[in-house]
Amino acid sequence: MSRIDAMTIGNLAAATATKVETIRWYERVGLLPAPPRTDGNYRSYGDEHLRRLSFIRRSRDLGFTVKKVRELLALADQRDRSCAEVDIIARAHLSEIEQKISDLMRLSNELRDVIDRCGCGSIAECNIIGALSPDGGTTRPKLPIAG
Amino acid sequence: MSRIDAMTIGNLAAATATKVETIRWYERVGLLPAPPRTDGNYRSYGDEHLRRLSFIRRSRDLGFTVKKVRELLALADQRDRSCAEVDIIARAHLSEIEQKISDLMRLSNELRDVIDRCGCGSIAECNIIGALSPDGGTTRPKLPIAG
DNA sequence: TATGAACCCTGTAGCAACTATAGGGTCAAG
DNA sequence: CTTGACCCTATAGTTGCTACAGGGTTCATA
Repeated sequence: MSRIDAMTIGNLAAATATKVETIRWYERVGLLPAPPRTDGNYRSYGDEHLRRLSFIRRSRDLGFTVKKVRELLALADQRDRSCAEVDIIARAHLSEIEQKISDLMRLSNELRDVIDRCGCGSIAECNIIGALSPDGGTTRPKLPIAG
Repeated sequence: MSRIDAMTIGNLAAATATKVETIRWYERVGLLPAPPRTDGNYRSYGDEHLRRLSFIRRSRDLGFTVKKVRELLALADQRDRSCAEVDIIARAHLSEIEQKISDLMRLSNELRDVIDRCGCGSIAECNIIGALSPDGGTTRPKLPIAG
């Protein structure tokens, strides 16, 4: 099996669609272990790093927080353990996302209502501004919102 | 018309379901104008502030960024102007929200797939971990993700 | 051999939109 | 006159990066 060891940080970045600065940041916060250095003090990455960074990126793309990724990584390294905990983390994350979706749906419906009522006259009679104002737009302000 | 002037920051906070620190922060960043002070150097708010803060909160609740709220406030104060710009900002925001919803839907579908494949055995054979790994879970890693 | 471009290094500051402390001052009730 | 609830400023922390500034390294080319 070919080992493509000794990647520079730029190579690793290209291989994982990650910015160089992000990789260095992952190292600083302890997500990605510090690799050995070359004589010129360049980071030198191997396959393990590539695998681990890919895992991190995929998890992040799925919306896991860095904190959760840390937990997942810790679990992933304990190969004999039951994956029930992984399942719990993933399900919790899924329900967070579903919650966020329903929040955004409620929000977009409300905003659509607001927009639909806009007759696009002057600001003074604008229903969007009215809907944002304290009384919810049932009456229109006689004065500017603040002086 | 009764004027309920001379609210303390705490009163204003209670009246708008906002934290005191948040109100001070809005002032610092120029969203809410600095009110007069009492002899004891307490902020003293009037109806105008209440109205403006309510507008801010409602806009924020609808997901507008602080930057957009600033724009909306600037427009709202120019009462003779056409509200076409308001309409544009609101519609742009709506489509951002709709985009976010569809991103999250794609994401939750993907995550659900990952979870559904989990047989919940050991980590070594966990399909969630597998799905997060570089190869997408078609083969399972022979080594820990990082040493 | 020199030089230029393209890469790498550290350290720090910035983004959104607050939130949370520390270390004090003010005010009304008892 | 003390207690407790409130207010003040200033500063640091949160999340997950991103963007400098001010250097050093490497490699190809002239």
